[in-house]
Amino acid sequence: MTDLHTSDTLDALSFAIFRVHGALIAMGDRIGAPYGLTSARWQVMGTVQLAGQPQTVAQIARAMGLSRQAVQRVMNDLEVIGMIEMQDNPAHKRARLVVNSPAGLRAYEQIMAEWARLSRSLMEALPAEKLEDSSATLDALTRALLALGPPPD
Amino acid sequence: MTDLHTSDTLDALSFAIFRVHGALIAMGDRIGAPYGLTSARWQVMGTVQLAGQPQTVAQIARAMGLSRQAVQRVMNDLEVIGMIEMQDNPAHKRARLVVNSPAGLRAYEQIMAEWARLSRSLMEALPAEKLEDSSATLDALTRALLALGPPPD
DNA sequence: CGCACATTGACAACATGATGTCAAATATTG
DNA sequence: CAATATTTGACATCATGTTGTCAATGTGCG
Repeated sequence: MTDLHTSDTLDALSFAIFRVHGALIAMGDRIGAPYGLTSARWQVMGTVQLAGQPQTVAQIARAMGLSRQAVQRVMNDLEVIGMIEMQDNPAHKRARLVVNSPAGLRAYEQIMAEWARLSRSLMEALPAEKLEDSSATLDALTRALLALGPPPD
Repeated sequence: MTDLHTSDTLDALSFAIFRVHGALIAMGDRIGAPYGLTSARWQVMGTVQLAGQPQTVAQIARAMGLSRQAVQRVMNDLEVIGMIEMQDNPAHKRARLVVNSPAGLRAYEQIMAEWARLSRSLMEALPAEKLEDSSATLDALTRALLALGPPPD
Protein backbone atom coordinates (compact mmCIF):
# COMPACT_ATOMS: atom_id res chain seq x y z
CA MET A 1 0.00 0.00 0.00
CA THR A 2 2.02 2.89 1.25
CA ASP A 3 5.59 3.28 0.15
CA LEU A 4 7.72 1.69 2.81
CA HIS A 5 10.92 2.93 1.24
CA THR A 6 10.45 6.60 1.95
CA SER A 7 10.62 8.55 5.14
CA ASP A 8 8.86 6.29 7.60
CA THR A 9 12.07 4.77 8.89
CA LEU A 10 13.68 8.14 9.41
CA ASP A 11 10.54 9.44 11.13
CA ALA A 12 10.66 6.52 13.53
CA LEU A 13 14.35 7.01 14.19
CA SER A 14 13.83 10.72 14.85
CA PHE A 15 11.17 9.92 17.41
CA ALA A 16 13.44 7.36 19.03
CA ILE A 17 16.25 9.93 19.20
CA PHE A 18 14.04 12.52 20.90
CA ARG A 19 12.82 10.01 23.45
CA VAL A 20 16.20 8.55 24.31
CA HIS A 21 17.72 12.01 24.53
CA GLY A 22 15.13 12.96 27.10
CA ALA A 23 15.68 9.77 29.05
CA LEU A 24 19.46 10.26 29.07
CA ILE A 25 19.16 13.83 30.35
CA ALA A 26 16.79 12.71 33.07
CA MET A 27 19.16 9.95 34.14
CA GLY A 28 22.12 12.33 34.14
CA ASP A 29 20.21 14.79 36.27
CA ARG A 30 19.35 12.04 38.72
CA ILE A 31 22.87 10.81 39.26
CA GLY A 32 24.23 14.35 39.53
CA ALA A 33 21.59 15.56 41.95
CA PRO A 34 23.29 14.27 45.15
CA TYR A 35 26.23 16.55 44.32
CA GLY A 36 24.20 19.56 43.27
CA LEU A 37 25.01 18.90 39.62
CA THR A 38 22.91 18.41 36.51
CA SER A 39 23.58 16.65 33.22
CA ALA A 40 24.76 19.86 31.59
CA ARG A 41 27.02 20.73 34.50
CA TRP A 42 28.87 17.48 34.96
CA GLN A 43 29.15 17.01 31.22
CA VAL A 44 31.00 20.29 31.06
CA MET A 45 33.20 19.18 33.94
CA GLY A 46 33.79 15.90 32.14
CA THR A 47 34.93 17.71 29.04
CA VAL A 48 37.39 19.71 31.12
CA GLN A 49 38.64 16.51 32.73
CA LEU A 50 38.89 14.66 29.43
CA ALA A 51 41.04 17.41 27.95
CA GLY A 52 43.76 16.63 30.48
CA GLN A 53 44.79 20.25 30.82
CA PRO A 54 43.18 23.60 31.61
CA GLN A 55 40.85 24.74 28.84
CA THR A 56 39.24 27.96 27.78
CA VAL A 57 35.46 28.15 27.70
CA ALA A 58 35.55 28.46 23.93
CA GLN A 59 37.62 25.28 23.61
CA ILE A 60 35.18 23.37 25.78
CA ALA A 61 32.22 24.65 23.79
CA ARG A 62 33.81 23.51 20.55
CA ALA A 63 34.58 20.09 22.01
CA MET A 64 30.95 19.69 23.09
CA GLY A 65 29.37 21.12 19.97
CA LEU A 66 27.59 23.80 21.99
CA SER A 67 27.62 27.56 21.73
CA ARG A 68 30.33 29.43 23.61
CA GLN A 69 27.68 31.34 25.54
CA ALA A 70 25.81 28.29 26.78
CA VAL A 71 28.99 26.81 28.21
CA GLN A 72 30.04 30.14 29.66
CA ARG A 73 26.86 30.44 31.69
CA VAL A 74 27.10 26.91 33.05
CA MET A 75 30.75 27.54 33.88
CA ASN A 76 29.90 30.70 35.80
CA ASP A 77 27.38 28.73 37.84
CA LEU A 78 29.95 26.00 38.49
CA GLU A 79 32.46 28.56 39.69
CA VAL A 80 29.92 30.07 42.08
CA ILE A 81 29.32 26.68 43.70
CA GLY A 82 33.04 25.94 43.79
CA MET A 83 33.12 23.04 41.36
CA ILE A 84 35.60 24.64 38.98
CA GLU A 85 38.29 27.29 39.24
CA MET A 86 39.53 29.86 36.75
CA GLN A 87 43.24 30.33 36.20
CA ASP A 88 44.92 33.23 34.47
CA ASN A 89 45.92 32.40 30.92
CA PRO A 90 49.43 33.64 30.08
CA ALA A 91 48.53 33.48 26.40
CA HIS A 92 45.32 35.50 26.61
CA LYS A 93 44.35 38.18 29.09
CA ARG A 94 40.58 37.65 28.79
CA ALA A 95 40.30 33.93 28.07
CA ARG A 96 41.03 32.39 31.44
CA LEU A 97 41.58 28.65 31.83
CA VAL A 98 39.11 26.33 33.52
CA VAL A 99 40.10 23.50 35.85
CA ASN A 100 37.98 21.32 38.07
CA SER A 101 38.42 22.22 41.71
CA PRO A 102 39.37 19.45 44.17
CA ALA A 103 35.76 19.33 45.35
CA GLY A 104 34.56 19.34 41.75
CA LEU A 105 36.86 16.50 40.84
CA ARG A 106 35.65 14.42 43.79
CA ALA A 107 32.01 14.97 42.81
CA TYR A 108 32.73 14.23 39.17
CA GLU A 109 34.52 11.00 40.00
CA GLN A 110 31.64 9.80 42.15
CA ILE A 111 29.20 10.63 39.39
CA MET A 112 31.34 8.76 36.87
CA ALA A 113 31.46 5.75 39.20
CA GLU A 114 27.68 5.77 39.46
CA TRP A 115 27.34 6.21 35.71
CA ALA A 116 29.70 3.26 35.20
CA ARG A 117 27.50 1.15 37.47
CA LEU A 118 24.41 2.13 35.51
CA SER A 119 26.22 1.54 32.23
CA ARG A 120 27.03 -1.99 33.21
CA SER A 121 23.39 -2.61 34.12
CA LEU A 122 22.21 -1.17 30.86
CA MET A 123 24.72 -3.12 28.82
CA GLU A 124 23.57 -6.37 30.31
CA ALA A 125 20.36 -5.88 28.41
CA LEU A 126 21.88 -4.31 25.29
CA PRO A 127 24.55 -6.04 23.21
CA ALA A 128 27.65 -3.88 22.84
CA GLU A 129 27.68 -4.52 19.13
CA LYS A 130 24.25 -2.97 18.69
CA LEU A 131 25.28 0.08 20.65
CA GLU A 132 28.38 0.49 18.50
CA ASP A 133 26.35 0.10 15.31
CA SER A 134 23.93 2.72 16.56
CA SER A 135 26.72 5.13 17.35
CA ALA A 136 28.06 4.77 13.84
CA THR A 137 24.64 5.18 12.25
CA LEU A 138 23.78 8.24 14.33
CA ASP A 139 27.13 9.82 13.56
CA ALA A 140 26.54 9.20 9.86
CA LEU A 141 23.10 10.79 10.17
CA THR A 142 24.58 13.75 12.00
CA ARG A 143 27.11 14.28 9.26
CA ALA A 144 24.43 13.99 6.58
CA LEU A 145 22.21 16.50 8.40
CA LEU A 146 25.07 18.96 8.83
CA ALA A 147 25.96 18.55 5.16
CA LEU A 148 22.41 19.53 4.17
CA GLY A 149 22.30 22.47 6.51
CA PRO A 150 25.57 23.67 7.96
CA PRO A 151 25.29 25.30 11.38
CA PRO A 152 26.07 29.01 11.71
CA ASP A 153 28.96 30.51 13.71
CA MET B 1 44.79 -2.54 30.72
CA THR B 2 41.44 -0.84 31.04
CA ASP B 3 38.29 -2.85 30.70
CA LEU B 4 36.96 -2.33 27.21
CA HIS B 5 33.73 -4.12 27.98
CA THR B 6 32.33 -1.51 30.30
CA SER B 7 30.90 1.88 29.61
CA ASP B 8 32.95 3.17 26.70
CA THR B 9 30.44 2.07 24.09
CA LEU B 10 27.56 3.60 25.97
CA ASP B 11 29.52 6.81 26.47
CA ALA B 12 30.14 7.03 22.75
CA LEU B 13 26.50 6.34 21.97
CA SER B 14 25.37 9.00 24.43
CA PHE B 15 27.58 11.55 22.73
CA ALA B 16 26.24 10.51 19.35
CA ILE B 17 22.69 10.90 20.62
CA PHE B 18 23.32 14.42 21.92
CA ARG B 19 24.90 15.48 18.67
CA VAL B 20 22.26 14.01 16.37
CA HIS B 21 19.51 15.42 18.56
CA GLY B 22 20.96 18.89 18.14
CA ALA B 23 21.33 18.44 14.39
CA LEU B 24 17.73 17.22 14.05
CA ILE B 25 16.37 20.17 15.99
CA ALA B 26 18.39 22.58 13.88
CA MET B 27 17.11 20.98 10.67
CA GLY B 28 13.52 21.04 11.92
CA ASP B 29 13.82 24.69 12.80
CA ARG B 30 15.17 25.45 9.34
CA ILE B 31 12.37 23.79 7.43
CA GLY B 32 9.72 25.29 9.71
CA ALA B 33 11.10 28.80 9.60
CA PRO B 34 9.40 29.83 6.30
CA TYR B 35 6.04 29.21 8.01
CA GLY B 36 6.89 30.82 11.31
CA LEU B 37 7.20 27.42 12.95
CA THR B 38 9.94 25.68 14.91
CA SER B 39 10.72 22.02 15.52
CA ALA B 40 8.77 22.00 18.75
CA ARG B 41 5.78 23.70 17.18
CA TRP B 42 5.29 21.61 14.09
CA GLN B 43 6.04 18.44 16.01
CA VAL B 44 3.13 19.26 18.27
CA MET B 45 0.99 19.93 15.22
CA GLY B 46 2.13 16.65 13.73
CA THR B 47 1.09 14.79 16.84
CA VAL B 48 -2.35 16.36 16.60
CA GLN B 49 -2.56 15.41 12.95
CA LEU B 50 -1.33 11.87 13.54
CA ALA B 51 -4.01 11.29 16.16
CA GLY B 52 -6.68 11.64 13.50
CA GLN B 53 -9.09 13.36 15.86
CA PRO B 54 -9.16 16.34 18.21
CA GLN B 55 -6.90 15.79 21.20
CA THR B 56 -6.51 17.31 24.63
CA VAL B 57 -3.19 18.91 25.50
CA ALA B 58 -2.55 16.19 28.05
CA GLN B 59 -3.08 13.47 25.45
CA ILE B 60 -0.63 15.13 23.10
CA ALA B 61 1.94 15.52 25.85
CA ARG B 62 1.72 11.85 26.70
CA ALA B 63 2.05 10.87 23.05
CA MET B 64 5.20 12.99 22.75
CA GLY B 65 6.73 12.03 26.08
CA LEU B 66 6.79 15.66 27.20
CA SER B 67 5.32 17.37 30.21
CA ARG B 68 1.76 18.63 29.98
CA GLN B 69 2.96 22.14 30.75
CA ALA B 70 5.54 22.29 27.97
CA VAL B 71 2.99 21.29 25.36
CA GLN B 72 0.41 23.67 26.81
CA ARG B 73 2.69 26.65 26.38
CA VAL B 74 3.59 25.76 22.79
CA MET B 75 -0.10 25.21 22.08
CA ASN B 76 -1.02 28.61 23.45
CA ASP B 77 1.58 30.17 21.15
CA LEU B 78 0.23 28.19 18.19
CA GLU B 79 -3.30 29.38 18.93
CA VAL B 80 -2.12 33.00 19.06
CA ILE B 81 -0.62 32.72 15.59
CA GLY B 82 -3.68 30.88 14.28
CA MET B 83 -2.07 27.52 13.58
CA ILE B 84 -4.40 25.53 15.82
CA GLU B 85 -7.91 25.98 17.18
CA MET B 86 -9.49 24.91 20.45
CA GLN B 87 -12.87 23.21 20.48
CA ASP B 88 -15.12 22.69 23.45
CA ASN B 89 -14.89 19.17 24.82
CA PRO B 90 -18.32 17.74 25.66
CA ALA B 91 -16.64 15.24 27.99
CA HIS B 92 -14.63 17.77 30.00
CA LYS B 93 -15.36 21.42 30.63
CA ARG B 94 -11.73 22.47 31.12
CA ALA B 95 -9.85 20.13 28.79
CA ARG B 96 -10.66 21.59 25.39
CA LEU B 97 -9.76 19.74 22.21
CA VAL B 98 -7.01 20.85 19.85
CA VAL B 99 -7.30 20.73 16.07
CA ASN B 100 -5.01 22.16 13.42
CA SER B 101 -6.57 25.19 11.75
CA PRO B 102 -6.85 25.21 7.94
CA ALA B 103 -3.84 27.53 7.79
CA GLY B 104 -1.98 25.32 10.23
CA LEU B 105 -2.71 22.23 8.23
CA ARG B 106 -1.49 23.87 5.05
CA ALA B 107 1.78 24.91 6.73
CA TYR B 108 2.21 21.49 8.29
CA GLU B 109 1.69 19.72 5.00
CA GLN B 110 4.27 21.87 3.27
CA ILE B 111 6.74 21.23 6.05
CA MET B 112 6.09 17.50 5.82
CA ALA B 113 6.65 17.64 2.07
CA GLU B 114 9.98 19.36 2.60
CA TRP B 115 10.90 16.91 5.33
CA ALA B 116 10.04 14.03 2.99
CA ARG B 117 12.37 15.52 0.39
CA LEU B 118 15.14 15.79 2.93
CA SER B 119 14.42 12.29 4.20
CA ARG B 120 14.88 10.85 0.76
CA SER B 121 18.20 12.67 0.40
CA LEU B 122 19.37 11.43 3.76
CA MET B 123 18.30 7.86 3.09
CA GLU B 124 20.29 7.73 -0.10
CA ALA B 125 23.37 7.84 2.09
CA LEU B 126 22.01 5.74 4.94
CA PRO B 127 20.71 2.19 4.45
CA ALA B 128 17.16 1.82 5.72
CA GLU B 129 18.14 -1.31 7.57
CA LYS B 130 20.70 0.54 9.68
CA LEU B 131 18.14 3.21 10.53
CA GLU B 132 15.64 0.57 11.60
CA ASP B 133 18.24 -1.21 13.71
CA SER B 134 19.13 2.06 15.38
CA SER B 135 15.50 2.83 16.15
CA ALA B 136 15.14 -0.54 17.81
CA THR B 137 18.34 -0.15 19.81
CA LEU B 138 17.50 3.36 20.95
CA ASP B 139 14.01 2.29 21.97
CA ALA B 140 15.50 -0.58 23.97
CA LEU B 141 17.91 1.85 25.62
CA THR B 142 15.05 4.22 26.40
CA ARG B 143 13.09 1.42 28.04
CA ALA B 144 16.12 0.31 30.04
CA LEU B 145 16.76 3.87 31.22
CA LEU B 146 13.15 4.37 32.22
CA ALA B 147 13.21 1.05 34.04
CA LEU B 148 16.19 2.19 36.11
CA GLY B 149 14.72 5.57 36.89
CA PRO B 150 11.03 5.97 36.23
CA PRO B 151 10.00 9.51 35.35
CA PRO B 152 7.78 11.45 37.76
CA ASP B 153 4.18 12.49 37.06
C1' DC C 1 -25.12 9.91 46.90
C1' DG C 2 -20.80 11.55 48.71
C1' DC C 3 -16.06 11.56 49.43
C1' DA C 4 -11.19 10.37 48.23
C1' DC C 5 -8.37 10.26 44.17
C1' DA C 6 -6.67 11.34 39.62
C1' DT C 7 -6.57 14.43 35.72
C1' DT C 8 -6.35 18.84 33.81
C1' DG C 9 -5.29 23.78 32.80
C1' DA C 10 -3.05 27.80 34.61
C1' DC C 11 0.69 30.06 36.57
C1' DA C 12 5.40 30.63 38.41
C1' DA C 13 10.30 29.67 38.98
C1' DC C 14 14.16 27.72 37.07
C1' DA C 15 17.76 25.23 33.80
C1' DT C 16 19.42 24.87 29.34
C1' DG C 17 20.32 26.07 24.80
C1' DA C 18 20.33 29.39 20.64
C1' DT C 19 21.15 33.91 18.75
C1' DG C 20 22.62 38.67 18.53
C1' DT C 21 25.56 42.52 19.92
C1' DC C 22 29.51 44.85 21.89
C1' DA C 23 34.16 45.76 23.32
C1' DA C 24 38.63 43.83 24.40
C1' DA C 25 42.36 40.83 23.06
C1' DT C 26 44.72 38.41 19.72
C1' DA C 27 46.01 36.92 14.92
C1' DT C 28 46.70 37.87 10.20
C1' DT C 29 47.96 40.28 6.34
C1' DG C 30 49.69 43.90 3.34
C1' DC D 1 54.40 48.34 11.76
C1' DA D 2 49.66 49.26 11.01
C1' DA D 3 45.10 48.13 9.40
C1' DT D 4 41.91 44.41 9.30
C1' DA D 5 39.86 40.12 10.74
C1' DT D 6 39.01 36.71 14.16
C1' DT D 7 38.40 35.10 18.77
C1' DT D 8 36.73 35.73 23.22
C1' DG D 9 34.02 37.08 27.37
C1' DA D 10 30.02 39.60 28.84
C1' DC D 11 25.41 40.72 28.52
C1' DA D 12 20.64 40.50 26.72
C1' DT D 13 16.62 38.22 24.70
C1' DC D 14 14.15 34.35 23.39
C1' DA D 15 12.47 29.25 22.83
C1' DT D 16 12.03 25.04 25.02
C1' DG D 17 11.74 21.98 28.60
C1' DT D 18 11.40 20.71 33.77
C1' DT D 19 9.34 20.94 38.38
C1' DG D 20 6.08 22.54 41.77
C1' DT D 21 1.62 24.35 43.21
C1' DC D 22 -3.28 25.42 42.94
C1' DA D 23 -8.05 25.14 41.87
C1' DA D 24 -11.43 23.06 38.83
C1' DT D 25 -13.18 18.95 36.86
C1' DG D 26 -14.02 13.95 36.38
C1' DT D 27 -13.85 9.10 38.20
C1' DG D 28 -14.51 5.45 41.12
C1' DC D 29 -15.64 3.28 45.23
C1' DG D 30 -17.88 2.77 49.79
